[in-house]
Amino acid sequence: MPKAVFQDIYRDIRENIENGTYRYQSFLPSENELTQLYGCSRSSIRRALAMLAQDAYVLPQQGKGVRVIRNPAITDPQGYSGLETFGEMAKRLGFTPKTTVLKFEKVVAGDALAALTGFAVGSDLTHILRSRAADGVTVSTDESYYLSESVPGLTPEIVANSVYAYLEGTLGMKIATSRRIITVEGATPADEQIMDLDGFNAVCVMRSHTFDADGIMIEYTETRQKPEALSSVDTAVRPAR
Amino acid sequence: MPKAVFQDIYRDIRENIENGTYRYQSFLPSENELTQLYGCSRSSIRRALAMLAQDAYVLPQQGKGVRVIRNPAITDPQGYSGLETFGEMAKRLGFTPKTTVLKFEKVVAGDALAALTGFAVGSDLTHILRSRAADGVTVSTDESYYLSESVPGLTPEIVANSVYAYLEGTLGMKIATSRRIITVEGATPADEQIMDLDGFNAVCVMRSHTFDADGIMIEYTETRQKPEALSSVDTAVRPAR
DNA sequence: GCCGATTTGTCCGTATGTATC
DNA sequence: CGATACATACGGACAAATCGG
Repeated sequence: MPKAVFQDIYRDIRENIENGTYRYQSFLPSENELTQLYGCSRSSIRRALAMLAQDAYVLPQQGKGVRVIRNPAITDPQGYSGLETFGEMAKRLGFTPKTTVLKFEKVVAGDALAALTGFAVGSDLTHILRSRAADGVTVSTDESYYLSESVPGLTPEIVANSVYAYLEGTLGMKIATSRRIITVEGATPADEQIMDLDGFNAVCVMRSHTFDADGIMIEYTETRQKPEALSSVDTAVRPAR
Repeated sequence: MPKAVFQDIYRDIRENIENGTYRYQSFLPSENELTQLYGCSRSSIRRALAMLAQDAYVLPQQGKGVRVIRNPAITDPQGYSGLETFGEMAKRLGFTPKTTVLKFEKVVAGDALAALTGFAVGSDLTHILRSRAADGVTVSTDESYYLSESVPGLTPEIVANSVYAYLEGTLGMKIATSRRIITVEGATPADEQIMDLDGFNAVCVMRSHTFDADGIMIEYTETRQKPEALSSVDTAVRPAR
């Protein structure tokens, strides 16, 4: 394993911003000073700073310095963040999760399903529909299609816990990246039947394509959430004009 | 201006992925081959590849190569993308935009407003409420607070067009980065009164903090959108366990 | 199982350009 | 103008993973 110096530096500086050691609107030590501080090359420092800028913790200003633009006083909402499972989120937010498996079947991708999911026509897929409850209130549904050959031995019992835990733990698979599209749509009759929408007639829909470390797409999932159950944090950089 | 070789390479490879020259699931030429192809150093190639990986176009695999994981057959939805103004989006999607200014006033940030917006207590702010209509249908509202000293000469007439165009054009300001939080919430009476919600009782809320190139926070905006008017694309990378 | 070639991952040192003060 | 700071680029070195002989 390489040292991954830049990641340690990234975490260290980020913590110092979050705990106020590097104050909001102040400047970080210069790259040369950080080089001496951490005893590494300027490249590693720059890599860590680039990550911090990507996450909107800092704003590098040519000729001036690197300014801290993250205000710890503004707290993030508590919803989904990053690539997290329902169980992990439940643990983080401290509620009791419950998953109900409503459907578990093998299907073969036809034209329509292939167009929807992005899997090749003829792929053997495992189709799973689950509902998620937090403290007894059903707040979301997950409709997933897994590439069957990538999830051997999957059972409804496993699905009721966590598919990711099974894939990463038992199968030793590595999840790499997921591309997600979030929209808000009208609630369907199925939504209203399965979820406790409390009268809401719209839901938040997140469609995601997930790839493993081999670059194989192993999952397409459509998550439908009750309003106020999801939040998404996002930083945008305006391109030069 | 520096050459920005890596950006040209990034765009070139990205286009070749989108137009199918580099096919989904295939491998890019190796970094050494790309170095020869573009006549530059490996560092520049790697920087372009890192950006493509960040955007989930490719997945680098140590010891194997860089796999293309973006499928051009899966098209993105057409909503907000990146940091874009309402007018820019209207132009891109081909509808006729109309902005109505409902409020335009100067305020001083008290404790509550400071906590909400992230501006310092006592800041002189310009408070603006606007509604946005697409082809005659009011689809969203924007409630913004600008740091007054950063937007000198702002008038309701300018606000009715585009504040960004004024800032970037007339004032020569550079918008740098914006941090946005998206949630779905119940519609308020004001939402129902101002927007044409077509019976929907939930709205998509995007709260954003925007910084200029000097690292000064110049704007806090709460955008409330009718369902189906917004989409957000997002890539997540699962951290190593 | 081992070894070597290939490929990506990490790190370093240096040089030059550009913006700020 | 010079000093400082960030931006870009290059070249070299070694580590780690993969694959084929």
